[in-house]
Amino acid sequence: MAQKRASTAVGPEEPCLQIGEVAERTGVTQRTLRFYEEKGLLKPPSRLEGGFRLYSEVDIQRVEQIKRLQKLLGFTLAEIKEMVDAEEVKMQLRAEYRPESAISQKKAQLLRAIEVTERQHGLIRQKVGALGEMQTKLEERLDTFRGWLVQLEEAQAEVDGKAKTKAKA
Amino acid sequence: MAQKRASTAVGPEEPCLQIGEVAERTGVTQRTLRFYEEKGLLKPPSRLEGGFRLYSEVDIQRVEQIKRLQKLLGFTLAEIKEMVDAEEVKMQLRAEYRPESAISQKKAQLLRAIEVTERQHGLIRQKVGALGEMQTKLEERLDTFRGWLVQLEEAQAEVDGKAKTKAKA
DNA sequence: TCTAACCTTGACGTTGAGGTAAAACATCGC
DNA sequence: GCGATGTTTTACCTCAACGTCAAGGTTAGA
Repeated sequence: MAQKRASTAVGPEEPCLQIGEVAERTGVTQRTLRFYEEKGLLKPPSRLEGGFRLYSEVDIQRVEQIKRLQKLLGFTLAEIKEMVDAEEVKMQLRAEYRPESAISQKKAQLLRAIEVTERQHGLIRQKVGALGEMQTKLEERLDTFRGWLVQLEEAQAEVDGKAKTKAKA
Repeated sequence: MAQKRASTAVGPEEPCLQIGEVAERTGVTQRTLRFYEEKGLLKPPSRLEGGFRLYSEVDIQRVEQIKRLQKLLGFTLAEIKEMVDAEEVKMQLRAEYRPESAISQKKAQLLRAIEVTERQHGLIRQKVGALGEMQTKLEERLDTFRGWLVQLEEAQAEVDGKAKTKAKA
């Protein structure tokens, strides 16, 4: 069904998953995976000779991150692309770190990455703040509601009591 | 330009704002206001004789809440409608609280409102949790980046120093 | 009364984020 | 070598959340 890589120490970077399995494991459709690739959210995966895409475990993790950012936190795919791009820059910097190529260029990239990360951080702080406010508001409202509920139940009991008295009389 | 209500103590509930001003003050377009009304996110406002919509300050607050929920927190308009509907139920209950109409019916409504509110609360807790994680991750990354930057600057200084020595020799 | 500015409804267009269907190719097990 | 399944690309469809005219009604002010 898929490629065999028996003895070559298959780590999480080894691409050996076809699109169907990735779709199943991440819960998104194949269409969505191709769409994300098209939009630059997933880097073009390696391919089998016949042209079939081959993903790695790392790709799966990335898809899961995208889903979290999208569904849970309400970021748009464009925003998410910025984030994963920043992550990409990080990886790239880490990889390139050893070789002795233009220091000032690396510095510029690094500054850019820092800038993006700081913006993201600010955005998230805003969101956390707003969510915190909402949370306390909802808690207050729940308290109010529960108070009302108690009052209602007391009123109910009173009415019931009167009914009983009446029935007895 | 608009209705005159000179001496009748114009509170925040008094509808005296036309759509243009509401749009300007909230930063959404007139189209969006009509759209929200169409979708049930804003209750149909009162009208001037000519048919012009007349909004109140309360409506402005609601629009701002919608914007927060949407842009900051990533809720869909459908979800937001659920929320404002719950809010509506609350208002309704508060208004109806005095009159002696079927207690068990009110209780049912109240239970429903509590249920919705609890769901919202849970959702928000989830989001806060996820955002918190992201926040610490981003902070860690920023630390890493800044460390790298320092290293880069040291390397730079060293290179510069060597260049100077060379130039002197 | 007339006009500029504002508002109305209606209809069609757009963008983001995919869904769905079709026709052809690839792989696997036999 | 063949059929069953899985994949590829292309193309069109959908749904949400508005944007953008268009054609006409309303209001304030000179």
